[in-house]
Amino acid sequence: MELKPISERFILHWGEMGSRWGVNRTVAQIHALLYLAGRPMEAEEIASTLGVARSNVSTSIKELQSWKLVRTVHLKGDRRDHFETSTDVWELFRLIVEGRRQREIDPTIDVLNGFLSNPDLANEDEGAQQRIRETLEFIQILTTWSDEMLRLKPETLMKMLGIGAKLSQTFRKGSSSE
Amino acid sequence: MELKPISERFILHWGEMGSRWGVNRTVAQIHALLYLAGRPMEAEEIASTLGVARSNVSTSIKELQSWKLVRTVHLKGDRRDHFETSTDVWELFRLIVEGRRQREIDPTIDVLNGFLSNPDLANEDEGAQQRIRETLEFIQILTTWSDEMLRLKPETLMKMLGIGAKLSQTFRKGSSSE
DNA sequence: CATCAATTTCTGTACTTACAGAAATATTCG
DNA sequence: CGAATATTTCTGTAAGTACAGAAATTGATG
Repeated sequence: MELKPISERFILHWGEMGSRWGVNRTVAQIHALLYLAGRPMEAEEIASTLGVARSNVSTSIKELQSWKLVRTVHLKGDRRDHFETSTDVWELFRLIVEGRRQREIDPTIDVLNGFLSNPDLANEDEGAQQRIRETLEFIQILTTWSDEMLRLKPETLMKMLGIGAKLSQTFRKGSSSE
Repeated sequence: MELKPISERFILHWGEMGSRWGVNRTVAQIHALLYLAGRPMEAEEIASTLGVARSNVSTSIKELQSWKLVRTVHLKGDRRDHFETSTDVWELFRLIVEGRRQREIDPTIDVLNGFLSNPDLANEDEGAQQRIRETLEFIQILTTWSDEMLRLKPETLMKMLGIGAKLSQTFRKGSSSE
């Protein structure tokens, strides 16, 4: 597939953003490509469109699947795997937040909980103890709240957040549960 | 300074987290150290405590200052710079979100706006156009809302978010404006 | 204003991560 | 079940990033 200029720039920018947030550039690019394409694509087409090796696509797709951002579909009369992503921004956002949470936040909470139930904690400076406790509590509050928010339909959420109705119509497509 | 075991593990974990979010490991470690220490430290002490080169501390501190996470203070009768960070989790969170916003979100909004005011956009597939518009709108809604939230005092925010009062007391120290 | 301490910038090296291409494996179809 | 095609895993190289140590600069003090 030959990319049109704006799509190409969108995809490149997305790759840049990915890098800055700890996401492999190619992974981010592939996701952006599938997002803009809005249709299932097979590995070879992805590779040639982005100018990367097919093996790289394979690895990156696996990564995207582990985030549940991409699913495999099959087209009648074609034995190759085709890959697609949701075109719903809100759903994508939700999946990314959930992925980050599982990979980084939850383990961090475990580590901090470990510290608090460790008798050695008493040896630390009073202030440090206090701050470790506060850090844990902060993270827990934030994740609890974000869990609740992500469970809502976007329209409901928009209302809750007190954002004007004119904007919320963007999300008319709806997605997610509840 | 000799780190006590739990502080050390906290700092190392923070460094790991930093890496995963696109923040230099040493930068994250230094910040964690200053956070737990809760007092100003000078470059040499930071370097020896963390086992990194002094030059590395210099660069990292500059980075942290550009995020407004660390400020320089001077102690009477000591010509060396000393560095400290806030011990208020909420304030730190606010500064990090604001930094990310300025560095990554705002430029992305500019790029997307550029696409929308570019006549070439008409050449793109209808669906792609639509999705570019939706992406921009989504990001704008999110940042508008986060701006509003971050301007609130933590207690007010907690109430808004409907989180029980028992938790919000963690943030009694207060910070930020409004 | 010369000396000394502190700090920053520069430079080469080490480490890490990304990735292409090759090889191996799996899958589909006749 | 064998051939053809698709996919994944492996491996070496390349690119990028982090960092120590050296050199240069800044700035304070007598």
